[in-house]
Amino acid sequence: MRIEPKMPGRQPRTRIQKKNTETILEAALEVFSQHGFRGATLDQIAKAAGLSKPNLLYYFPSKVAIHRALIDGLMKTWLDPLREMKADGDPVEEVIAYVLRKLEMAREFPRESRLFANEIVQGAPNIMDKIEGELKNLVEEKAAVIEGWIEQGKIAPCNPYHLIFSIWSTTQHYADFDAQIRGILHPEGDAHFEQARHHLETLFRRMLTP
Amino acid sequence: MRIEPKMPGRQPRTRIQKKNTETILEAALEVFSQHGFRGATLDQIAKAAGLSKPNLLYYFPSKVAIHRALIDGLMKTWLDPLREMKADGDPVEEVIAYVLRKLEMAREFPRESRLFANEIVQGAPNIMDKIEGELKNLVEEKAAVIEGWIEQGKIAPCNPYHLIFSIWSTTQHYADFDAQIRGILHPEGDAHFEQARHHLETLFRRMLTP
DNA sequence: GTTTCTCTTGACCGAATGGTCAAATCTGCT
DNA sequence: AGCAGATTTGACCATTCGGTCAAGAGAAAC
Repeated sequence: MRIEPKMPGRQPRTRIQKKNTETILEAALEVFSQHGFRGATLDQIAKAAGLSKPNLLYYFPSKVAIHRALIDGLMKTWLDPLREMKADGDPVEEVIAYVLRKLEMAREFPRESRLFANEIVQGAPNIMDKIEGELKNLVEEKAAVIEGWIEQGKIAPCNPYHLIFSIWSTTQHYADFDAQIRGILHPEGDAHFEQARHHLETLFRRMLTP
Repeated sequence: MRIEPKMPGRQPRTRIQKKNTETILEAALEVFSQHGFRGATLDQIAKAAGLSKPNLLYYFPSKVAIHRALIDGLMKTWLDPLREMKADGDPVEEVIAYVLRKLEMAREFPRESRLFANEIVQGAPNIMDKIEGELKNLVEEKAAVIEGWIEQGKIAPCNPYHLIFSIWSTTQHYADFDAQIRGILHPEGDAHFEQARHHLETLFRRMLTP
């Protein structure tokens, strides 16, 4: 006798389950990042995934469950660039490398960036726990590292938290406000990212060089 | 015989019309900035305005009309800080003053900032014409001014467009990503804006001082 | 090939949403 | 007061949305 009539466990067990959950999450990323949670519909996601709506709900119990699964799967990836900033490297170069990694992510994964942006602009109703947990801890850890560099005179004095905010805002801007940037610059494809790379490297190098 | 059964002209004619259109736009700003266009409902706006839903639609023909009226009324205010950056002032101080004005706006008018953020993150479907018109022209004009300052050696070389993007992103971040910042800093009220002011002044001063 | 479980979907449901309408009420003018 | 136009709203409508369900189609173990 089956206890659970739908998806047996948390993890996909069969080949088909694995493929379809991936397809659904990919489609959901596309739709959620473009319209936000409220603006996205299950029909849109189903169409983008090439599946029927009841079929989506066979793999995920609800719309919020899809959104939640997406964010859970992406949070790690999103924090990795900051994690990679190591206390034992050359301070200025470590920060600059972080800036460039973050910018590269904005270029490669704009949908992921906009997914978070949509969520946070609207008050982060579904991810505040993660912000106050994982994210906050990591930021505090790295802020302490930066503070240490400042005390050692390795980088110019500044508020490490706001430095991190500046890095986030300037880099993610190229993904989140892509429409505005394209409206002003009319770049060919990603051409403006080369300028952005140089500009942000300059900005933060001048900021940090003692 | 009345030709137009509803609101006679574009401009409010009576005291009541003026008061109610203002009330509605204020309520709409509150709701749209919090939930985005798609996520906001007429019932929410009506409730926030203290009016009935049909009454909203007596003053505005549709939901999109309310949104449009809001954006039209706000666009000017939003561009003013950049307009005030004058070519004949001291270059570094002019830019810094612009940064601080923009940050002040993020503090005073976070809802307006989030209204635009919501719209642009989702591809700016309703304001692309304004971005490619008014905004683009103004940015090109001011970019030329900055370019002039660079050629005169008054400020350190940089890409003026990306400088403007950096100013927008860093300042608006404090309004648009308020939820994230509060989740990390847990500030008392606006306390963190004082730090932000000092941080951004330092950031752009180090960037621009020749 | 039969059985058992997995997968898929057309039809349907209740709630929410943008919007309409006609009737009722209010306001300002004479 | 009485009239005309302005304002307000309860009831209603069509559509869309998230979600259910039962029945059918596929895959695989025996």
